[in-house]
Amino acid sequence: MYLKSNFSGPPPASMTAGPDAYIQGNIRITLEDTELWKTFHEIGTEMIITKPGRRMFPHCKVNLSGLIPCAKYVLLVDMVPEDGFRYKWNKEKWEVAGKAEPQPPCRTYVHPDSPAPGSHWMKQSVSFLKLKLTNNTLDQHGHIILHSMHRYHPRFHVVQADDLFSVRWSVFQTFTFPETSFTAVTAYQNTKITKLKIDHNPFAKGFRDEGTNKKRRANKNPSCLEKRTKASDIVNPEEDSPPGTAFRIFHMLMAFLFVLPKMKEEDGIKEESYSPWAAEREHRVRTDSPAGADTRDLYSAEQLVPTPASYQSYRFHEYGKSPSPSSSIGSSNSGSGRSSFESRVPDVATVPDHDSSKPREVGPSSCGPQHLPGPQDYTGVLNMSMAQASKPGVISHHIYSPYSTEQHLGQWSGPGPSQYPPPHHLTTDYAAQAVHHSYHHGNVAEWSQYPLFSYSCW
DNA sequence: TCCTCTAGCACTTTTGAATCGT
DNA sequence: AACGATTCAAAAGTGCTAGAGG
Repeated sequence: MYLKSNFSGPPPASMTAGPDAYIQGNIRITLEDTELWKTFHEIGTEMIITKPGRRMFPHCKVNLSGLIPCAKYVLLVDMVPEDGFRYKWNKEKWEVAGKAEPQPPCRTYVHPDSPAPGSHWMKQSVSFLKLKLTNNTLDQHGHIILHSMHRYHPRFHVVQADDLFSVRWSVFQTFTFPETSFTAVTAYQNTKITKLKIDHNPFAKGFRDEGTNKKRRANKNPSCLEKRTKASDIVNPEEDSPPGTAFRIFHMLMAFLFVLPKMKEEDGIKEESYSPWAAEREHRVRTDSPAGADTRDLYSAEQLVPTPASYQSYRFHEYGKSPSPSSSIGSSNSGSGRSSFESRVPDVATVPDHDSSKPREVGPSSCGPQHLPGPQDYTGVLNMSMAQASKPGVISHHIYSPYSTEQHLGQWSGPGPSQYPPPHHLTTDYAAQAVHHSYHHGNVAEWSQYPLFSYSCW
């Protein structure tokens, strides 16, 4: 897993020391079903996207720890482009087919339980089963919109906030798991992926060889299979979350609360690396991608402190070489069999002053008779222009940087492909690592420029 | 012609209301 | 009347397939 924390804005006073230090620095997130994810990743995970929305499989499920039991948190997930390319399946492998299409409206899925006390999130694994993916740019259900034949990876955000409305001013930490990257498709391309999906997804039992689906089996025409396999070895499910009205409400509120910044469009896609997996591989080796046994270190947790000077240079390249404590943490977690990431407190000291006016309640003080969150009304997907960091530079986006330059939302900036290891060469070490980012929303002014959540149609 | 996408199909799992027994 | 267990139908989630469209 990859751990990283960024503070786009000035850190809350509480963060610099005292209780918050403890709070901020111990959040740990672990991916469940790591082995299954790895299995898919090694082949090249594909996720089906449909107009009505499709769930993911495997679906994202994580374990959290290090949260303040009585403090409330909001869990979010969004999809980040892996690079600036469009791919095509050719001769049993993925190849770059050109530049990526302009990124669709960026949306973020809010876990239905949000906001909920840390104790709630930690008592059991958190599943994002209902998260759905769609290729319908006009989707009104709040599903996460993706482009087919493009690569993405989910990003998890842990925000300490009493409610969704205060998310904007709260510290949020971001985690990513390299092995969860996938290619969005409308039909499975790799037959191996199809088989894996059928073998592991309960809903696809009917297609298993030993299954009872005699009819379909009987109808299977070898020639047809051949054909499909050749042109597109389709088969893979993905999913989405059920749209509720909650997320819409949240979206609307966000829309009113935040000014959607005019994202700058940069149409510069790195052309240097034009090759899906292969290209990435190269990049990774060159930058931070785990190309070898030490991939773990490369993905080790890191927290970026957004400072005018620091953000410019980005630190992604340091993942692989700087002996940051975070990396060591990541390594320590690697052996667990699950991908996990432990956040660390960023160099708060270097962060510019934050807006102290934003009241942050954390720690014992916030512990009162708290009731478990009932079914949350905020559930759903949010359009999010994640300004990961309020400040572009600060954002450690390099980690995710897919289309960064091209995205209108511009939230993802930074190195692209190099961030993640090629699916085919996933190593156990690297797989166990999570990338973590920690950000803090700066003052309102700053955030109005780089809103965490951007409103867009649903 | 190739590639991508879509709709409909059969199948499975999940969900929730209805029913029954204690 | 309240509660829990069971049943059953509808809804939702799967990959497969043929065909449409660029």
